Amino acid sequence: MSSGRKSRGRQKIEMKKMSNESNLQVTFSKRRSGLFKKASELCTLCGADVALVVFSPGEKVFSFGQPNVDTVIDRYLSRVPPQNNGTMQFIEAHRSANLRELNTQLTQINQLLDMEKKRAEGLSNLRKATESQFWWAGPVDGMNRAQLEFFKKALEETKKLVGHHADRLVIESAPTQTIQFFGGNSSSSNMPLHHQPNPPQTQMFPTQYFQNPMLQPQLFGFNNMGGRGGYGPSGFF
Amino acid sequence: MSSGRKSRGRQKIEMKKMSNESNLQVTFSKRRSGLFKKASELCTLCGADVALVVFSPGEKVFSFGQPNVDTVIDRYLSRVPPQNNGTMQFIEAHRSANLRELNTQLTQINQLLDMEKKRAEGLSNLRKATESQFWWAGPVDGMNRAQLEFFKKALEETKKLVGHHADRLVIESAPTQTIQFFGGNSSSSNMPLHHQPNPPQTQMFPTQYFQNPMLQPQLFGFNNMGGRGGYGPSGFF
DNA sequence: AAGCCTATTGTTAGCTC
DNA sequence: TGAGCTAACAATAGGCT
Repeated sequence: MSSGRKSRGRQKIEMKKMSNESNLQVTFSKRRSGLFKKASELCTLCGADVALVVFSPGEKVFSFGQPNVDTVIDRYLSRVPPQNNGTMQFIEAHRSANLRELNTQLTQINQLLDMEKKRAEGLSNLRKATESQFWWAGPVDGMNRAQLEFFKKALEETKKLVGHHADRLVIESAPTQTIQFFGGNSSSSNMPLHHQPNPPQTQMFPTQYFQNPMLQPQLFGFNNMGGRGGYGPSGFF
Repeated sequence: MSSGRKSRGRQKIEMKKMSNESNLQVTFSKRRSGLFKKASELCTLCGADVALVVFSPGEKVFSFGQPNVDTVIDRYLSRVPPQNNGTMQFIEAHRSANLRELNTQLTQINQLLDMEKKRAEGLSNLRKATESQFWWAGPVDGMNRAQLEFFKKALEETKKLVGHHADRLVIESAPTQTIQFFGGNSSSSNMPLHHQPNPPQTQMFPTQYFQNPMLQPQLFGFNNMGGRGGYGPSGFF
C-alpha cells in the first residue's frame, strides 16, 4: 500500500524476555497457539498422552490434555506403575520417602476439607447452574475421585516396589496395562483461550541440545536461567 | 554418495497416527524435543509458567516445568485465586462441589499413607543412595509439601469465593498477586528423554483455527478424535 | 538406534487494516 | 485487539551413516 515493500517478513529475535509488552502479548498468543498445536499433533501422530498447562504472565490459564489434563497429571503425580520400568520404580521410591511429610500435610488438609464440606452444598447448586453454560465444567467431574483412587493405587504399588532394587533402573519392558482408568479416553472438555502480556526475561537455545538431554541434563535446568525454565525429571522411556 | 540426489528433504505427512512404528518412534522423539523447546522458548520470551507432561505410547514420562512441573500443576489443580478473574472462580466453585467425595477418598488415602509410613524409612535410604547418581531425584524433594500447602491455600481461597456470584465470570482485572508461593522460581530438576512407538490414529489440522479457539472450542475437543485430544478447560485470561 | 544432512513444509515477527 | 499477509526463520520427514 503505502510503500513498495509490504513487509520485511519474519525477523530473527533474541531468545530473551521480550521488552516490548505489546509485542510480548502478541508473541505469547501466537506461540501459545503454536505450542498447543504442536502438542496436539504429537498426540495425533504418535498416540502420546499429553498435559500442557500454561500460565500467562497475567496469570491466565491455558491447558490442553490428551485424553485430558487431569488424567495425565494424575498419572504424572502418582506415577502408578502396574508395569514399572526401573525408572518409575526409582521415582516412586523417592516419592515414598516423603510420605511422612505428606501425611502431616494431609492431616491439615483433611481438617480443611471438613470445613469446606459445609460449603459444598451451596457450591453444588452453583455448579449445576453453570455447567450447562460452560461445557467444560462437566467432564472434570469425578476427576478428584479418580485422582485420589489413582494415588491410592500408586501407594499400593509403591509398597510392592520397595523390595526391588536399582538393578532394574534401565530395564525397559512392554508392560501389561492393568489399571486402565478411563477406557482410554473420556474425550472431553474444550477450552477458551486468551492471553496477556507481562515482564520480559531472556535466554538463548542452542540448536540440538535436545537431541540427548540425558547427556547434559543440567543444561535444561538452566536454559531459561534468569530464574526460569528447567526440565522436570520424570522417566526414561 | 550412491546416487545423485542426496535426499528429497522434508515431506508433508498426513496428520493421523503414523502406521510405521519405526518412523513413529523417531518422529515422537524429534517432535517431543521440538515441543519442549517451544515450551521453553515461550517461558523465556514471554515469562510464562508452563507445565508439560508427555507420556509416550510406551508409557514413558517426559516433563518440563517453569518454574517446575509440580508448582504449575498445583496452581492448575487448585487454581488458587488471590486475584480471581471470574472464570477461575467458577472452576474453583466447581471443584469445591466435589469436596465431599474428595474427603471420602482422602480418608482412604490417609489410611494407606499410614501403612506406607512404616516403609518410608527404608525408602529414605534408598533415595539417598540413588539421588547422588540421579540428579533429578533431588529437586523434587519437598514438592509434596508445597503441593499440599498450595492445595490448602486453594481450599481456603475457595471458601472465600463461595460467596461470590457468576456475574464476575467474564470480568477480567489485573489482580494483585497475594499468595506468591515460591519466590517465582525454584529453578530445578533436569531430565532424560527417550521415546517409544505405538498404535496410530489420525486427524488433520486446518491452518489457523488456533487463532481464536475461543470461537470454536469444540474443534479442539475433537481435533484428535479417534478417542483422543481435547483442550482442557481452564480460564480465560 | 542415535546423529547428521537437506530439501521442504511449517511457524511466526513485523505490518497493515 | 484481533485477523490477515508475507517474507524469513525454524522445525522436521526421509535418507544415510
